Amino acid sequence: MIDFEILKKSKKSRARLGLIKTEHGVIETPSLVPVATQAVVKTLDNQEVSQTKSQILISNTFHLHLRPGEKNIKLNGGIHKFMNWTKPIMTDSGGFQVFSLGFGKDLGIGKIIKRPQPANSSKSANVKIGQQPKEIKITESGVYFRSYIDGSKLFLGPKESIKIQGEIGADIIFAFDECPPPTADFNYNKESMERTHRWALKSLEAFRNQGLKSKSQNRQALYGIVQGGKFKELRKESAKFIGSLPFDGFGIGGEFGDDKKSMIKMIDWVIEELPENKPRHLLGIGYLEDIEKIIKSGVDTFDCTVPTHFARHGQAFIHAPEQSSVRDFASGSASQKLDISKAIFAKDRKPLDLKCDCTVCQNYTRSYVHHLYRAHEITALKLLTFHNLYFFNSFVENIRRKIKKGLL
RNA sequence: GCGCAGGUGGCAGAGCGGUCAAUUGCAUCAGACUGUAAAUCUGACGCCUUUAUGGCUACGGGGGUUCGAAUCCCUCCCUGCGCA
Repeated sequence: MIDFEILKKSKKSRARLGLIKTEHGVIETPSLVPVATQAVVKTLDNQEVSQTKSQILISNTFHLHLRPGEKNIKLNGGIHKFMNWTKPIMTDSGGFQVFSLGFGKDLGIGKIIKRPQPANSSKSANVKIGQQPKEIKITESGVYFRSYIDGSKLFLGPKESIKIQGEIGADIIFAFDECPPPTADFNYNKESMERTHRWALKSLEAFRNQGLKSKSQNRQALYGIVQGGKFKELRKESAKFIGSLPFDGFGIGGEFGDDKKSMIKMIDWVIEELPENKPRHLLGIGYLEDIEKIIKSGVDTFDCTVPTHFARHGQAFIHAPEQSSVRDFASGSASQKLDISKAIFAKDRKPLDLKCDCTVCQNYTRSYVHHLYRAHEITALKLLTFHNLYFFNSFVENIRRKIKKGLL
């Protein structure tokens, strides 16, 4: 179980300052949840992750089930001991893989499509009711996948996901859902959402049974997931339904339209319907320029691969303003990003970010990180990952400070 | 000096008479990335322009054979290896 305490509600927005108390410690919210899909923040060890001010990580049921398998993790005393991370952990249910290994893979798209696709593009074709992805099969009871490791078949439904997550042993786990593709039409979304709702009930049931079986109260917390795509009617319906169930908190999943304004609008539709006293987690969203807005909408935690993933592609997030040769990350925002692979950094002896006090910025130059990156040295990815996580966590820390002071 | 093997776009290295401005890799340049199939993927990469089933210059230099040569022949230059 978790306990959620709201310390302060903003008068200027729906933002709130809170504490999520778990068996493995307290999370000050709002908070970023760095992504540790394979029970590791890629390139960093647990101590380094701690030094980036990370409070909680999110790992993944689907990936851990494939390898090393939940039995192995249980044998190791659960995921915390397994990866030697003593702070809180969440696991995603595998619902995102229903999209990323399904329609996402078929269409070559992410869960948000930014630019309108050309009419003849396969990406623009609406996914309609009854349609199935090529490599997985979605059924009433769950989803048939194929292992990308050895091609073996595997089935994941609400019962299976909850059982696996029970053995993995994270503090917060998620109900199994379908993350529908952003190109799905209304009818597809409606059917998918209703199935996700039935899966939510089954997830709750499996979770309850698991608690009874272990003869002690379930130490985990279970979050339900709201879906509904870009459709107001569905988002509202989903938030009301999921919000009425005895979950410990709520995830908001799926797509969020194709521009920033619509994203906030959709999050607002949902949050207006969710109970105030339980934590809300926004799944897989967190471009730097979005963070303040989603927090103002009332999001308590959110996970995003951007700081870690972009780091491995040579991108360092930094404070603005900077020299003109550096492109704006988001126009009008107080931050930018550097592409450290660019030749202009070859002789740049400044730190990645002039205003950052992380150990990377205190000890290394752009010139050095540029060199490591070009030389394909893995330490480049490590230094960038460390800095980006520290930067994002500091950024959110600053937002907490602003809420506390009544500035946001 | 003799023998052998070679000289191809920034580099490595394919091609061995037409479909070759030339496979591929690297490098370079540009772009993408939001619950991680991701240290990944996409595009450009001789020059010019009215951007095209367009023009020009190109596979060490020069000459030749041929309707047509990076590809065949002659010659010169250069490189590597072996023998004197």
